[in-house]
Formats: sequence, structure tokens, C-alpha cells
Amino acid sequence: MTEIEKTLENKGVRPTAMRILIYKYLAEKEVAIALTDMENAFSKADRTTLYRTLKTFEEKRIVHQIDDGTNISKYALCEPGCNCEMEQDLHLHFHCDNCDETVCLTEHKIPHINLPDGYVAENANLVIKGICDKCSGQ
Amino acid sequence: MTEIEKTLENKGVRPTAMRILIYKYLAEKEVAIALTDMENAFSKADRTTLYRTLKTFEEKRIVHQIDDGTNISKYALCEPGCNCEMEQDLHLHFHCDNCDETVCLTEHKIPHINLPDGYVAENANLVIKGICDKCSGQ
DNA sequence: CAATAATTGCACTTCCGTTGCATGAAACAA
DNA sequence: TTGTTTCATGCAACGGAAGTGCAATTATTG
Ligand SMILES: [Mn+2]
Ligand SMILES: [Mn+2]
Ligand SMILES: [Zn+2]
Ligand SMILES: [Zn+2]
Repeated sequence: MTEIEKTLENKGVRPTAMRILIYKYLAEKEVAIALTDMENAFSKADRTTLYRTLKTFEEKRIVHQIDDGTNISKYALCEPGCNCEMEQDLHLHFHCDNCDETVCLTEHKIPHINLPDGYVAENANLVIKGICDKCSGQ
Repeated sequence: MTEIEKTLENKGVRPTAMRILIYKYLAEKEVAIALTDMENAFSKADRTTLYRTLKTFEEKRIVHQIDDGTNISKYALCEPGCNCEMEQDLHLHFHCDNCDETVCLTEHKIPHINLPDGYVAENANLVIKGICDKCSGQ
């Protein structure tokens, strides 16, 4: 039983062949992945299967969904031991307007914001847009 | 010539009857407005006209588009003298998970974030999700 | 007035996300 | 092992929202 299989089982997901492939794919990419990206990468698999796999992974906290402002949902593996719901785990995301890629900046947490009276914060999403390190030529 | 007509002309938009109505509608709401909201409010007008009016308003800096994570574009009037592009004008937005309304918190600017080397920030979007003042009963 | 330009309305398309239902594979209980 | 149940996958379709081409209407200009 491989590492990935163990990880999936620990998270309560049956490690099917398809799911292991999808997990591997997400692991080797260091950018956030859209459903369409996966369709292209796994032309043999059905779009729905990929979709539902991502949803399952999300439910089981294997991936987190990223809204980068493009109106296309992206996904990335959670950090080991991350708890996506907790405020202290909310890192920011960077979307490059040049290469259109989105990355997790897991070291950069979203700063705490003081809200007006009556507002109760439960979640936060911070996306910075600009030019990424690869595209800025550094 | 009314205040609204003057405002529109100053921004380089011809003040048609339709546009004045739409401007008024946006002005009297203190929440961000989706295209569908406008369709309901102006059942007589065509969806495309409302759509293109919002796009025109956006281009001319009369409204700014808001991405609140619902994947439905919303719009709100810009503050007088605001320059939506400038970083210092980037305020945060609050989306209530209870009433599903999104508001501009124009007083709350997005804090400056230090990015890793090579990353160039050009824009930022910060959305806080939770319970708004009306829904939290304060 | 006629000529021109801008606005509006209608029809249609595309894209992404989502769901219902049938089939196939794996786990389980006898 | 066999039958039963549960879960995963595939196929087909739907829905909402954004966006476009073009014709009709309205406003502006000379
Ligand atoms: Mn992330
Ligand atoms: Mn705003
Ligand atoms: Zn880039
Ligand atoms: Zn509310």
C-alpha cells in the first residue's frame, strides 16, 4: 500500500485507481487546477467523475477550493495537517494575469480585519492579482 | 438637468432615461447588485440593455464590479472621487451567508501584503464571509 | 429636413457547474 | 463461493450566467 493510498484512506476516501491518479496529478502540479485542466490531462476519464472526485476530496479536506476571481473554480491539495475551516489556516492566493495561473501562498496568512459592529466574520478570501515570479523574469 | 444627469455626463456617459433609472436604482440600494436583481427590478427592460449599461458604467468608473465568491458578478456605485484601479482605493467587501447580500466596506482598505520575491501585485480582492449586522441582530 | 452615430431589444451561443439515472466494480454477509 | 448491498463511474441532459451579432429604434449632428 503506497503513501497516497494511505493518505486517502486516512481521510476516509476509498483509494480507487482513478482517485490515486487524480491525487498524483494534483500533487505534482504546484498550481491550482481547474476541472477543465483535469479533463485535458485525463482525456480518458469522464468529466463527471473528475468533478465528483474533486468534490469528494474537498469534503474530506484533501483539497481546498480556490476562488481566484476568474469565475473558474480551482483546486489545490491541502497542506499536511491543515484545517481549511480555521481562520488561522486561511492563506492568500495569487493569480497571475500573464500566465493565468493561480498559486497558494501558504506561508502568507490573511491578516485579521476589524469589522464594524454587528458583523461576524466566519471566513475570508484574499486574492492578489499581478505578475507571478515566473512571468516577471526573476 | 438633474444631479444624476450631470454625474453621468461628467463621466462621459449619455444620460438616457434607462441609464438614469439604473443609476437611481443603484444609488438607493446600499448593497451590491447582480444583473438578475436588475432584471427583476426592471422587468420592462431587456436583460442585454441592463448588462451593457453595467459594463458601460464600469468602464467609465461609475460602478465597480464585485466578486464576492458566489460566482455571480455584483456591482455597486463607486464612491465620489474614487479611483477603482489605485491600490489605496481597494476596500474590502462583506458577504452575508445568511441573507446572501454583499456590501462595500469602503472605510476598510485592504492591508498591504508583502509577497515573495518576483511577485508583482497589481490588484487585490478581499472578501469576508459571515453574518452581517442586520442578520446578527445588532 | 436628411445623414449619422449611439442605444436598445431579440435571438442565439458558449461555458462551467450540476444532477438523474443506468451500469460496473468493489466490499460484505451468509 | 454466491448473492446482496454499497459505492464509483459514465452518459446524457439541464441550468444559470456571461457574452455576441444583428436589426430596429432613438438621439445627435449638419
Ligand atoms: Mn490555497
Ligand atoms: Mn465595493
Ligand atoms: Zn505568471
Ligand atoms: Zn445578512
